[in-house]
Amino acid sequence: MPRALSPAQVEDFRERLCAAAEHLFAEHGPEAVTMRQLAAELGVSPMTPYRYFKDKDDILAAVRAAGFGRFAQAMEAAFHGEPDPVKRSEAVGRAYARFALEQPDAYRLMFDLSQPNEADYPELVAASSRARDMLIGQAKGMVDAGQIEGDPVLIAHMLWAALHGGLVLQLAGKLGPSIDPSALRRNTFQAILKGLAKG
Amino acid sequence: MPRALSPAQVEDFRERLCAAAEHLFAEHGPEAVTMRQLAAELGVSPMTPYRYFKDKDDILAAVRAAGFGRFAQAMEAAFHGEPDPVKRSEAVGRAYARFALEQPDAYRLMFDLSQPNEADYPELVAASSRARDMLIGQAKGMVDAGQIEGDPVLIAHMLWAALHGGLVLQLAGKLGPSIDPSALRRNTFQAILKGLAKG
DNA sequence: CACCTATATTTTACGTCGTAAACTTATATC
DNA sequence: GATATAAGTTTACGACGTAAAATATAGGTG
Repeated sequence: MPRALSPAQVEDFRERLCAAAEHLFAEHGPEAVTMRQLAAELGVSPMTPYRYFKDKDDILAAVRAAGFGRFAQAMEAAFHGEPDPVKRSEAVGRAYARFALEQPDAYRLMFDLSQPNEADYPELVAASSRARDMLIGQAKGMVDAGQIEGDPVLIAHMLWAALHGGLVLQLAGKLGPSIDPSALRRNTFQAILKGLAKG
Repeated sequence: MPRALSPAQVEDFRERLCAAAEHLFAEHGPEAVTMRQLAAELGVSPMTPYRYFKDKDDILAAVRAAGFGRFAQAMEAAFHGEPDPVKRSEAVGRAYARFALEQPDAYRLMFDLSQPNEADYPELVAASSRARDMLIGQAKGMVDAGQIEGDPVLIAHMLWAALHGGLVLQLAGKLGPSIDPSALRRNTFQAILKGLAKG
């Protein structure tokens, strides 16, 4: 075939494979999806994906990084769509929860414990940091607006931990039967802000 | 061999296999551990474990249930070791965090998303509920003591979500480099309690 | 004691997996 | 048009989970 593949063609193949992988990973879990299935999905032979990805873990890392990209994007959109710093924090929080609940499998993949060592995939580390920086910037805005006091980085992590914790317990089916997950999130968010209020 | 295996012998084999499985799952992740390895660890042939467990998922469920058992036990010990309701809440919280950090692999296994459907394993559901009820009882104590107000079930879940969220982010390596995980837990806990304080 | 039967355990076997290596195919250059 | 080179396929290997068949061992019975 041609002497070389254009970078655009390479990127195209990678993206098509990631799209297929995301669907299948979501439906059956990454372990249950085989390289042979992924290849068949693109209509190529089982070994062809190995030209574009090192191995299966490499595909998983790419899918996770893409998830973090969309995740950060969703929160950034909420951030820029709301000028008031207080409403803004709620908007970003809602965007966070909406992403986790509308794309639970992506969220699962992104934050699942016991994934292959993510330090081996710089692209994944970068995408993940982008999402975290988004949350920190958001907390900075709240502190600057004078509503609450404290270290914005710490505050961002407090709100993040509370939000994330509620969401993963919900996704793992661990919440008690009488608990309304969205009320849980709202109450926790408000309690923390009240606890951090100035004075 | 004998006409039948005594229940005690069956239980003994199951426990020995779970102990070996817990170690190996912890070190390499459940997917990386093979039935052949587990059998070899007990010095039996690869098919022998199938007499005592339905399949590999059944072993995983048993290991997870055992983890929840020890988890609830650790918190119950902290609870009964401290009569004052306020200090008690901190003691239980510390016991929770200590368990997660000292037995991170057990904790990972217990709360990991994308595990096989846990509803298929009643023993696992029961063990998991026991841990949750422990946390709810603890919150009830705080409300009854008059320090805070609100629905104890909701409050238990708020504190649980915040604690769990901070711990899984820590275990997943997602916390920012400047964050002290234990300070994060303390601050979040206190902010929520302050936010829920009466008046 | 010898023998039979029921069951604990092992052996064998099958289909599937991830992927290494060899092979095939098709152009871009000379 | 021959050739080098890279894209894609085929073949092959060792390991996996586990079903089925084979084996071995302990009673109960004559």
